Amino acid sequence: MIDIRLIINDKEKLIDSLTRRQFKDMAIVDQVVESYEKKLALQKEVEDLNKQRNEASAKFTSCTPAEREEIKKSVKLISDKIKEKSPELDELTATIERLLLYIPNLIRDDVPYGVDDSDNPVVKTWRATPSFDFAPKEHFDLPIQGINLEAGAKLSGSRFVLYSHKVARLMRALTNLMMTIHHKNNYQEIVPPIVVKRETMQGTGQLPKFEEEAYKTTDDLFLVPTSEVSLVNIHRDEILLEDQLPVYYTAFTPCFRKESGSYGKDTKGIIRMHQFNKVELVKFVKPEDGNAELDKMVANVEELLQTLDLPYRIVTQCSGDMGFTSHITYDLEVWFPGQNKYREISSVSTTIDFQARRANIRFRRKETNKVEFLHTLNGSGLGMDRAVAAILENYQQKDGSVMIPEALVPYCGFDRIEAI
RNA sequence: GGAGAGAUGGCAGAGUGGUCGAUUGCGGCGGUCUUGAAAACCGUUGAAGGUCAAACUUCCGGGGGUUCGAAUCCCUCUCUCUCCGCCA
Repeated sequence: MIDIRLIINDKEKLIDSLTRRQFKDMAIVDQVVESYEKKLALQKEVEDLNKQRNEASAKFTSCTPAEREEIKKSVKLISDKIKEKSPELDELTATIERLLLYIPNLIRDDVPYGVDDSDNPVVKTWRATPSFDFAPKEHFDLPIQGINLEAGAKLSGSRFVLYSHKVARLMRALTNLMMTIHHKNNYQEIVPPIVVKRETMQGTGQLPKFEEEAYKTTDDLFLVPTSEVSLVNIHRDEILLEDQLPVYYTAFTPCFRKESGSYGKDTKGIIRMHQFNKVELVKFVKPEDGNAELDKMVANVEELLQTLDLPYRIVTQCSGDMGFTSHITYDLEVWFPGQNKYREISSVSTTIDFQARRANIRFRRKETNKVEFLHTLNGSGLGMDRAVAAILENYQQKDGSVMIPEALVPYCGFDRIEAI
């Protein structure tokens, strides 16, 4: 969440950021400011009463029985007044808290202006898009075994898939390769819970605003939409030592999303599903290291795509395309020859202190011995189903078979998937 | 699922109605000593709100209650641990 004092002190900056984001509910800003001012006044009143009560009580032991009776009476009166005012104060505090949870992060000054993803500027392209001497197919049209969308639908409904044959083994091999590279790059491997508490979802910003996007169990637990949720919350309510930073985590987990806003979009294939597999990267860093660490994370993801020799480009998400918690986001998009377009396969962001505030994650600065909020970054490395689809489309042969990227062959134990 | 124990500052761990925001140890920071380091010794060190700064207020897992006064007593919730049962 945003620092309330930043809103009070520099409302214009927030409004500008929200405007660029195409944020609609602008009234919320004034509501917060108004509630905050009311709260400060009321808080002062209650604090004064508390002070009076404390002072009177402090005299209690050192006075005569008669005086004690007086104190009892007068303090009782003060306590009653406090009890009268407290509910309103609690309510204001809760209101402010609630409103703040609905305000998205500030965006970095250099985020390009735009309305939707068609406005995202390209910042880098790696490898020219390849030419085929035949018409490349989309991954779900390839004559290979292993992507069983019918079985997925039978078991679970639309937007679910069951992998089998060499595709299932490809998924396992690819995961292994990704994790091996991340390990080399100093990310700690984590196997986290993927069913989490409400507080956990709130800590990373999925709740309360996006509750309808999440799968929920009957006992108020949620299936994570990304393991970023699990990883970032590892340090919820903790104070880390400066020497511990930076902390790098990676995890491979299934992810669950209702995709309620995407009816009719990507209905074919394995691009957009309710359950998908993802390797996630998360970093906890000092504020001053944030930008450099973000660049490093982008480079870490590029290494994956270069290892797989997949043509890709990097775009900056424009202001209107950005996610709720993001300060700036780079999307890595891989070329899909069958679809004849680039598609997002990884998204790398910094939330600066936005998640750290929500989840109360701080560190103690050595020099001053003071605590402050740290910065959290996250990125996919990679969306595994999309990575499989990208490999299938890019490495398809004229006869419909698929070659395996060279770096992946030792992990797979085979070098091609035959056409049937 | 049954029975019991517990939750206190970065960590460990005292504290059972008033001088306790909290003894002490470790860790951190500063210093003395040292060619440098270690050891030893001295000092310092919780968080949030509030203020120009202070004063001040709040916080001993969360919520509620008793009391003039609660870390301490009562209720409740959550979580952790031990034993039993069940089990991949």
